[in-house]
Amino acid sequence: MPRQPTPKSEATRARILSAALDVFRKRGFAEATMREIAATAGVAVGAAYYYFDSKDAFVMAFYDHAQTEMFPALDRVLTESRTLEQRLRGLIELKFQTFAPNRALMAALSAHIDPGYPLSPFSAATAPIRERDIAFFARAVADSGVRLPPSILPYLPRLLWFYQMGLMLYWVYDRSPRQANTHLLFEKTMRMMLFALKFSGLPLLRPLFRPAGELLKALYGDIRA
Amino acid sequence: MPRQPTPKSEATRARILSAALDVFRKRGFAEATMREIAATAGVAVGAAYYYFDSKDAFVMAFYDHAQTEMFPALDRVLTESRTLEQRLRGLIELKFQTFAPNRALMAALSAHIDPGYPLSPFSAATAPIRERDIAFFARAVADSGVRLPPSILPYLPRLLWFYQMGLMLYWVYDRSPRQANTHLLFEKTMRMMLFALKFSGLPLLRPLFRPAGELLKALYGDIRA
DNA sequence: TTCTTTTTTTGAACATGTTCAAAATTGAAA
DNA sequence: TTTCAATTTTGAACATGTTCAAAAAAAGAA
Repeated sequence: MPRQPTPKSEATRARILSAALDVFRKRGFAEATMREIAATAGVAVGAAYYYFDSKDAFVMAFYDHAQTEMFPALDRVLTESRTLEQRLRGLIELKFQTFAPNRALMAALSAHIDPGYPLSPFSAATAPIRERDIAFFARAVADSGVRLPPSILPYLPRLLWFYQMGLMLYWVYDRSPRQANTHLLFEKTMRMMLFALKFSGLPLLRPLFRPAGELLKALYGDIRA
Repeated sequence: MPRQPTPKSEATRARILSAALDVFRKRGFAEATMREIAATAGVAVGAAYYYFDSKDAFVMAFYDHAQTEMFPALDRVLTESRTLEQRLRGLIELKFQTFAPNRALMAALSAHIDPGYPLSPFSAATAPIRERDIAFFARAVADSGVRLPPSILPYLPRLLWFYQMGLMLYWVYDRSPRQANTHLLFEKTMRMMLFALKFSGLPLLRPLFRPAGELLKALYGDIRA
């Protein structure tokens, strides 16, 4: 890998990544071979490995790139809406739209849940990407007027990120026409979540929120609001 | 594969499977090679493939075997307890105990969420195993006195199975000492779930259970109680 | 320009999951 | 017992992700 990327090497890298995505779209991730990718890019196999650590790394590079591209649009969603519902709908629908052309590719990423695997969305290696993403949900919560017990509120951004990951996971493998099932899942669970949030302050529901707060504290540590 | 398994071929198959599990435990699933497995079983690589379709198939065979072994104990749990809480605790804790010695191996199974992948817990190919498993949760629900809106009750066994799958997934990758985090997750979420079940009939909570019922009906079809 | 160091590129070699044609073995029929 | 088909076993060959020593190209220093 270059220490100080020159425009030339940057271009080669881009060409190889682009070739990889082409081949992935043409053959599917599993069926695509590194040899074909290299040939498409007009380069030797070794060159592909000079710029990318592994075949999986292409997917990560794609994800990283897509996330950066999405930044302005995500930002717009957040500034142009106020309620948590509007913001969540905006964020999540935007992601679906953005990834839609490469939906099948995302499956290659989702395939690794193991936090020990570097490319897993839960690994230490992907922490920067993850935290950057969670920050958007933190902004979605801020000033939105959500009321929640203080034992849970600080964890809400992370929980929402997790919720969205679950949706994406379902979406990636959703074979219903136009992924209608995913949208149904989104719609109904969103409704349920918003209802639950509305009544979260009710003393009656304390037996529900107390263990939740204890659990979050134990798993994620003590986060202040 | 033999049409009518003779005792001899059955023994060879068992020897190879046992060798595979040995090597998996010694090296971990990913690091274990088919060549070493075959060598350990005192057989050529081809023989391993004569009895097992793939390296992954060993894990499935192990799971299948373990599930069968567990049968009587699971049955005992169900007959010897009555409340849903006791039964769920019994079932799930028994599973953890049974799989504990091969916890790392289970990761190889959990790695495939793709329902299109034959060995996925959600694939068509594993439907028999899955349904057999869900049947236990159906028994856990029956006569337990759980009250739930009729739009949801029929789906409860499936939902509980899903809950347990989630727990297992977390458990498989849980690096906390003695998997303490998993047990905490189990404890707290169980408490929350039981509380939610208790008040599920309250008219106040209809906005929570109505969309849930609609969603389940759309995703899983109309199931009668 | 010429020499030296760094970056980039190459492609053969390697490891490993999987396949398959051929050989060996088994079991039953004659 | 001999013969023949089915079952089982073998191990070389194959495909593909990955590595790496060597070659080529580029960048700097003289």
